[in-house]
Amino acid sequence: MNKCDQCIVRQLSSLKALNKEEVVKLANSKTTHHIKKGEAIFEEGEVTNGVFCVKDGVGKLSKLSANGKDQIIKLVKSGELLGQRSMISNEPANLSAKAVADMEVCFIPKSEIIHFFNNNNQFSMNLMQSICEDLKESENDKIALVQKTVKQRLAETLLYLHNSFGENPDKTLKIQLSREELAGMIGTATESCIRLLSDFNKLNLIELVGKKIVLQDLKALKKIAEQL
Amino acid sequence: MNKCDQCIVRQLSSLKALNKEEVVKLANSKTTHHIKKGEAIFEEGEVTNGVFCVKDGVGKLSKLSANGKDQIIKLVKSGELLGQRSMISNEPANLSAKAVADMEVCFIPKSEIIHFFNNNNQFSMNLMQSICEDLKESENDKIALVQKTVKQRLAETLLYLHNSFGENPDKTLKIQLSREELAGMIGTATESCIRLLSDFNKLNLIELVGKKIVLQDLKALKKIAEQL
DNA sequence: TCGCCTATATGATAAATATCATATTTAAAA
DNA sequence: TTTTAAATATGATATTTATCATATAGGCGA
Repeated sequence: MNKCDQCIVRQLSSLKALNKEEVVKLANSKTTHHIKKGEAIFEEGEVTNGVFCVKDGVGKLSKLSANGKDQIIKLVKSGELLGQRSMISNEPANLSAKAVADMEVCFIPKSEIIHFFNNNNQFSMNLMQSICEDLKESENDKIALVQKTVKQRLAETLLYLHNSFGENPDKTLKIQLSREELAGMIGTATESCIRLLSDFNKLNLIELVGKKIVLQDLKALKKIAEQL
Repeated sequence: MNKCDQCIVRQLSSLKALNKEEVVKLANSKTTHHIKKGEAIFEEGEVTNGVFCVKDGVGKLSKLSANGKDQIIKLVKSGELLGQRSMISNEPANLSAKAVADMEVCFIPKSEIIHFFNNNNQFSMNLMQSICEDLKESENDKIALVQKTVKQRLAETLLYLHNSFGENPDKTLKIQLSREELAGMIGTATESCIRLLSDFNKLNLIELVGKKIVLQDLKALKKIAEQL
């Protein structure tokens, strides 16, 4: 029994379609890396020539704007793959990938992925569906950016973080983003984000515990996120 | 020699990977449809169970917001496929598809596409790359929505329409969108869009010929689209 | 061709959000 | 612990954009 077989990525991602033989092949070609919070896995424009499995931790895919703001396109958590899009498009990375919390990732060379893609229909279908999921997400985000206010998007994003990453024993959100990062996710200025968090706090929708956030009234937040 | 073989979609889309035998199979299973400007090919929430080849005309993928505004996610022109994402995700359509100009489309049942996907590696790779292209586009759009002003996005969109659809002999843009549709593409209110077109007109960047638009100063438009 | 409906246009104003300035708090380093 | 830099917070203001009102023009059927 080799390491990849028990790995969470193998259980959750497209890789779950691989058979024993393919997993052995995978285990022999992968390389493992530890990334500290704040460090980059790859930068915009870099040629990666493979994908990264996120074994542990959380990463963000983002793009730096001309005025220095970092727009976060997507968070990636353990069990997910990173860099699939660029690899398949044969292009340098369009976004940077950085660790939001300490990460353990494995790099799988492109040649392996292509081999699996060509020889395992279930794997190729899984990979395809995962990219389709990203596309749907992205299109819905686009719609939200145009049709919802910053307040609505903040409520929506807080609920998303709660749903996807859960809470600590003290009820604070498990994933800890800076206000700047949170602003980058909802697409607004850091000050606007802080101000609205402060408003939510005053309305007892959330509680601010230092830099951490507790969601106190999920129902009300949901209502704000969805209201016309 | 059957019809599909010479079709523009067969030449431009993922379908170019199909061999003779597969094209015959395709030709026997497809059905052809004519869609008039303004009519829908499918509506949000509908289960399509296949993809549409756009043989002629232009379509828009859009989502109606609660306040009645129609946000355009993507334009689709002849040679492209429509509805791939929903089909692969096994979901009802997330967006509506409507004709912006009279269209001729062919419907290909899901079973055919899946068959090609499982038996033709080049086809599955092409399909995957096309969806990756959509994803990249969508992510870039998201970034533009946050990092660019309405003016910049209008300039960008006008250049895109010029690039992708070209111009008539009288220099007007070949694709004719209403101001409302154009606003839906850049994600702004119709009045704001009209106002900015009027500004561009006064600055001689464009010329408004009735409802049609002539791009007069591509360089200046490009500068606006890219400026900080 | 005329009248009518809709699309386009423009002005006035309101609302949302960004920006700049400056406290205040937090956490890390000395 | 003390010091210091960075993150968070909040006020004042400017800018962008939406909304509402109304005018004008274009196209289409009678």
